Amino acid sequence: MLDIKVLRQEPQWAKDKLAARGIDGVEIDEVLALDTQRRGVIGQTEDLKAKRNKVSDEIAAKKRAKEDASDQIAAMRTVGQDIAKLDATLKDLDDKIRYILVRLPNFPADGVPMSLNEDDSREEYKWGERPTFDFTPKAHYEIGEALGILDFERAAKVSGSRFVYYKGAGARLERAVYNFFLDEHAKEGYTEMLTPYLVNDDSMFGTGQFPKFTEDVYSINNEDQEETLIPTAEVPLVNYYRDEIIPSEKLPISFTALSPAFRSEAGSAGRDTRGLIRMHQFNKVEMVKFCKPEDSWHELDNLIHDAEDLLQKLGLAYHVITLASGDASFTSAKTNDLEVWLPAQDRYREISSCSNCTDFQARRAQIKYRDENGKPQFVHTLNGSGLAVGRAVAAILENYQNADGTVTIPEVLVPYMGGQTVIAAED
RNA sequence: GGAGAGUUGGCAGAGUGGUAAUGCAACGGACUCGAAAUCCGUCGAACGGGCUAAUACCCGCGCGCAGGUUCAAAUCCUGUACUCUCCUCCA
Repeated sequence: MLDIKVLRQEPQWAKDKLAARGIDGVEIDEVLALDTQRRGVIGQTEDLKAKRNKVSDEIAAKKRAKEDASDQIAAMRTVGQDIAKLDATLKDLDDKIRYILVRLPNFPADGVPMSLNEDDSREEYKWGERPTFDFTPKAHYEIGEALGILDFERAAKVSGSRFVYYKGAGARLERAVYNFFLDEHAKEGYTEMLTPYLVNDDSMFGTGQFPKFTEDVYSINNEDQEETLIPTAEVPLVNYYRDEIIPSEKLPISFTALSPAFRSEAGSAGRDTRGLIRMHQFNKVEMVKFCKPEDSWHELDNLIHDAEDLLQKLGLAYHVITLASGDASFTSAKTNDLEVWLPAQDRYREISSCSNCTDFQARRAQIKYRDENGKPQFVHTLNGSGLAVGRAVAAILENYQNADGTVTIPEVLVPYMGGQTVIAAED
């Protein structure tokens, strides 16, 4: 959530920033007009409340002295009615302001390409050698199905499209990959977490998915209680400290967690219909950081580095891009995507998204620390995939495929595969 | 699933209609070469508004949350969330 004070004090700056995210300036004008009204009403109602408090003291004093106070009581009855009326107006204004405010995205940070077109995302650098093949490389789903380690058909029977069974060495490979990721993050000082996979609406609001993106997730209604399947471990990890003041000496805090991520993929019908790229349920190792505002840009670099390190150790070619303002997620001030090379698609595909959310989530989720003056301030939150596991498996299958249809296991994963160095057809 | 108890400031803990005791912690000062102890004083989260150079001052709000009754609610009423205990069930 944005600080309305910033909108109030720097309206033109805010409009320019949000225009690059597709927000109409009319909304800003509207929220500022409501804010002006609101402050006017607050002044009136608080004056009346001050008066009521004062007279109530007098009434109390008279009652104690066994004197008659019926005049004041009668007068206060009217005041009470006026207050009730003004408070109702105020609540209405608050609701209207909040409705707009919670739907405004974060301001893009300096240095972010200011464009609504995702093609204006900027490539920062490339790493690694793309593999060359003396045969036509197959897509990972073809390889996986041929080896009998991925089964999309039976998953479709049991669950529907965009689900998969990993089988045998495939399941083992998935496990090898995420164990490798978690172990590497542990070495970098991340605290490993296992989180709830069902969260409440307050949590979904805190990380910015609600109220705007309810159609992207799976929600479960039980009686009058609503829970949502997490679309990313970012939700339970960031909300871990919701409504808390973190002791400043604990910062920065780094969490990592493996979890399934559940996404409805509404609106992406027809895109990436085959393979592991776009699933309703996929595994992801997530990294989340909480830090002081002055450290967040440095921590974003650390986050990107920690994600890159995994790809480098796996020997997978990738590049790093800075997303254009219009393409970054709702909560993000700046997002750097890591895109891994997929030979069969002959292009880079997102495998990690690292974002600095500045104080945007912290304000929603009320996550603070005490500054040197002891005053509570919002922390900055960051999140990044480290990495998407299914897409990593897809990348391994495609980049490490051999002419005979087998797949070589990347060296760092061999210990995690119990010494197995090659996946060949099993059945 | 059933029954009961609870939720008050950083922590502990009073307060059953008149507007949040007290203790600890914290902060300032005194004493001291310095510290501890002691003494004196200050301080009650977070938030909103006003006035500002201001973290000063004034006001509102504030006793899990949301409503209601009342001139007035931590206190009474209704709903709800969570925690604990016992029973039941259970991986």
